[in-house]
Amino acid sequence: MAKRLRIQMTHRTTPENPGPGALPRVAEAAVDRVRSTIIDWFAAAARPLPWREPDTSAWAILVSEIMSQQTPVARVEPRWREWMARWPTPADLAQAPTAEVLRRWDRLGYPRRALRLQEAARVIVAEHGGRVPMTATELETLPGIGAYTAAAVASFAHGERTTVLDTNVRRVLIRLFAGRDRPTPAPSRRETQWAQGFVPLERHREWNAGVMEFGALVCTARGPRCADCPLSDLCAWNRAGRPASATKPTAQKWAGTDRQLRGAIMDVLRAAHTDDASPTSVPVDLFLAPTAEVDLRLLDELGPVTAASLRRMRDLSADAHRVSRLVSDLIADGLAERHEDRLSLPR
DNA sequence: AACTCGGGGCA
DNA sequence: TGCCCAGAGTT
Repeated sequence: MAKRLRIQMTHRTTPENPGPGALPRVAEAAVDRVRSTIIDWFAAAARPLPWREPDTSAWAILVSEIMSQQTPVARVEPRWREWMARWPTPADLAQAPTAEVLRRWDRLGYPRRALRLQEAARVIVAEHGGRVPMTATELETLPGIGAYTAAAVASFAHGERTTVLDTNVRRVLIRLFAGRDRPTPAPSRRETQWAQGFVPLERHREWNAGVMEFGALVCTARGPRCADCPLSDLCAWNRAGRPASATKPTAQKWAGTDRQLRGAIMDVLRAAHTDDASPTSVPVDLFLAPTAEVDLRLLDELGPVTAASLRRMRDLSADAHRVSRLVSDLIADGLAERHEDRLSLPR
């Protein structure tokens, strides 16, 4: 009776006005079946990811979660192994040169994650005695750690009963109980409360990990394996004939944008230091400020500014004129005098 | 709520 | 080519 009451309280939608993001109340029997099915499925079908090994440290789990943000697990795994061997504790990463942190992030994407992860390591050392905080509330105060990552680390590393709500969990719950193809772009507070109603009092860690894994392997965004789904008879989306939702707006442009230039600058950084030698400074601001102007003066601090690196940036951009202007600024700022022999760009 | 932020693999 | 991937921070 207590559980029923709690779940009823988490539902604010009404049958009279469901709205586009309606989150229906779910019968307790269906909740129980989904919980046990997912938990049993996870025990049998979970991938053997290295950070799921029993003795994995909270720090290692935290790093795996940061690396996995918007990044396929298959690409994370080799990078995670390297990081754990090189920087096994928060203190190790806190002391590392930032340029090396960026370089060893390699091509995981969103390099600001690496910068914020090092900031988080320094906060952990300075304010938490070098130990990863235990609660989701504390974790969420760290740079780069939001609602999802805080809940995931607290659950997976510390066993706290949190509500882990990533894109996989959202898609599974929306399909099962709301009958829609995909969730809204960002979870609302109400959706978080709705999802909390599915987290069991016991085995909540297995639920959190399991429903996420279920979304990654069975209830996938494209090509869902409904034939292998143990919940297809219950699934509202499947029963409705798997209707397709409206498509999202087109993705951001790439060619000719500052974003492309930043990617090229990251290429320069990765290529400029092939040994363990580190430059004295790195363009941190460039990768943290969303609307920062590309400042090619920072190249002088990244390492050798070669004609090849500048030519690559120009070739990568669809807007050669824009790059040309930026290179002109670079020359006007005097860097040409220091790199005179290397700035002869071909026309 | 809407934008911004990498990079690669796949249908 | 467009979509998708264990999201977070800023405006």
